[in-house]
Amino acid sequence: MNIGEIAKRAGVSRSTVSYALSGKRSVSEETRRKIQQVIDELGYRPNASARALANGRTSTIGLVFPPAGNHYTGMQLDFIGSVVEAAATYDYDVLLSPSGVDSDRSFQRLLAERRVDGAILMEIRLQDDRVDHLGEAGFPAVCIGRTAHSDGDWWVGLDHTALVEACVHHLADLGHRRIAFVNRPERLLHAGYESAHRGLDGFTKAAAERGLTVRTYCCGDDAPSGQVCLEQILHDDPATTALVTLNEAALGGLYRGLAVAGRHVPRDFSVTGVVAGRWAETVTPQLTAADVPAEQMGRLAVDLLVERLDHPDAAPRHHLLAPPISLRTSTGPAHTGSGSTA
Amino acid sequence: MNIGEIAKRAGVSRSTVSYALSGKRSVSEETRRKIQQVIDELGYRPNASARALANGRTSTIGLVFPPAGNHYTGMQLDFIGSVVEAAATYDYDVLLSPSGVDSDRSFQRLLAERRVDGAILMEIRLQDDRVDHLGEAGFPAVCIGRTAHSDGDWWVGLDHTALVEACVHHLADLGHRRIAFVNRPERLLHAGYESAHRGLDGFTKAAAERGLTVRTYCCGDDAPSGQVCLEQILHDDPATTALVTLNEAALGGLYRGLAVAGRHVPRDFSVTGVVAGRWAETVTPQLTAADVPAEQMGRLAVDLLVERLDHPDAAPRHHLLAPPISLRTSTGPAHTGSGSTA
DNA sequence: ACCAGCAGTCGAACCGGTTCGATGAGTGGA
DNA sequence: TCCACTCATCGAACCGGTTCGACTGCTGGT
Repeated sequence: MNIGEIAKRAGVSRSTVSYALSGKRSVSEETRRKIQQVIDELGYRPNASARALANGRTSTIGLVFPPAGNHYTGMQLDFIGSVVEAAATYDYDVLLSPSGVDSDRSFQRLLAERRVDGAILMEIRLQDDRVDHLGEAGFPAVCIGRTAHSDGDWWVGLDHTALVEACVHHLADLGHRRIAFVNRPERLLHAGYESAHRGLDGFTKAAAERGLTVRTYCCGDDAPSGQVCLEQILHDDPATTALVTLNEAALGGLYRGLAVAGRHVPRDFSVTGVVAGRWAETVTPQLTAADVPAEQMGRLAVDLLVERLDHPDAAPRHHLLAPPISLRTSTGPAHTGSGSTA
Repeated sequence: MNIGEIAKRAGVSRSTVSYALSGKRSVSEETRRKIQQVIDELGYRPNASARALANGRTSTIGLVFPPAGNHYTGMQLDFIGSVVEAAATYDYDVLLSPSGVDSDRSFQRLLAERRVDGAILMEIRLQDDRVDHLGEAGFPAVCIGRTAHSDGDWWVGLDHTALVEACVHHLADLGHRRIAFVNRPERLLHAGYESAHRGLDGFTKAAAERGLTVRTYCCGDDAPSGQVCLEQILHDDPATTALVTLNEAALGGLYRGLAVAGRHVPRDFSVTGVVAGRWAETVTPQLTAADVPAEQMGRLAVDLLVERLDHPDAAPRHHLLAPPISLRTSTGPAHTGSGSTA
């Protein structure tokens, strides 16, 4: 069923059908009814490819998300879900693009072949060639995260530096003096992942301010790595009494490591960090953490992108979020006197 | 940059460029080189909408996934990731469609507007109108899960009945006599979710075979609900010594409930179920479970769909998987004598 | 010497929409 | 009564590809 068929059955021209549907020119009430009746009978819907070809807009946005070879984190899932939902409210579809090892192939498909009107990028690196490319090409994109030079970009980000600082201060206020930082995997840190870098900066800075004894670790994005990492922490400094982490996926393993080492949370050891709220509540005891507002961020990213698509010449905008720490039950006062149990 | 521009600069006609690219007719080596050179210079890539319009194929598949209002489970994330990856290897893009409350709107967009060549459906219900619609329309679709009448369908599914039976037998073999079953939320059970129903069937059947005393529960898809559910279980029958669950998202809460009640896993209480392997390893102690091979299922679903797209008249095919139980550390022999601790 | 056959190329039609300019009928004002 | 203007509609062109049929040179067989 195409528009010509509808036109024929309604006894009008194709253009009249088009105008009846779009409302861009006036159509008599009688004709409109007749057309609508035929359309309802045949269940006609205009072909998306033809429409996209004709008016140059696909009504689709691309979501460039991290490669699957890695482990996904719950946070990423929340982003994807909220982006799709928000896009739907604007009548946009979402096309997924895994930005894997040869990110280029899929990336090129999306952009050069004009499959999407705009793109949302996840997992931003401080120096990110994807962002650079898009910027140079003037392609409408919004980042979830921000690069080192984000002035000209559109983005919605988290103030990881401030969040991790807040975590450190929270622990210092509780009397902890020897704290470990559990970062994302070394591979990602080297690749320049924004959260890993800014989080580390915040940790280092706050630790210096408070005169704490600290160690920093990279840890794989999975539970077993978390357990190994925790063993390493207690091996390097058995007097460690708290840790801050950005590594959501390793959280279960860190807890397991503590349990194996006989450290009770929060009595003997405090744990906090930056984690999506819903996932902070899946561990026992629930994690005191700066809750990543993943849903809100996804929605904001779509809002920005739609605004940018509607106003191609608008000045770059962004949202920097810094949610407060949610106090749950994984942190407590440091033991005074005996710091060592190993 | 369009094909006409390339043709002009290469001094040939548009059709020659097209044939040079597709290889569907012979083109002289010299012409081919000239065209390729111009294309490389200009970075030309054919417009996807135009191509889709011309040859009737969008090279895109739709992934109909559950509404985001609910909580996502890790399993769903793994599905999405593996589907996207597998699709990429066939040069297909993936369009996400939230099948929410008014699933119709987004669903219609995908199918009636011909945005996708085929679809993969997640979260299948025993009676599923989406599947019925697609079947009647002859639209190429593959289900992850199967309906009650799946004979004519293409699907890849999990034998939840057998898996849960295996869990029950495992516990019974360890001497457990009073076992609880923690299902997905009541809302989903009523909606007819396949896994919830078949899992429950398997549980009931195996429990009857082994003459066990059992209770079954529905539980919200989040940690707090899991904790509440566990309290209810111990309240209803303090002598319960084990549970089987399908509810991945509640797992953390169930563990927390046990910890609060002073039941040590696995010494006092055994936990098992059907859960994506990677997530079974995030809890402490790691869950003995039938690992849902989410990645494999996503890949198989794409394989089937591509096959169906390539051979429109092929007979329906499917894969029914029944992975073995992975023994980890959350189950152990039942206490003899004293079953009650409350 | 002539014709069949093939490689290489082109123009035109088509996919299914949107949009511009033109046309004709009807209306109101001078 | 005539003109200007609006409303409703139509035909044609266009978006950027693919594909079919036809045409032109060549080559090779008889």
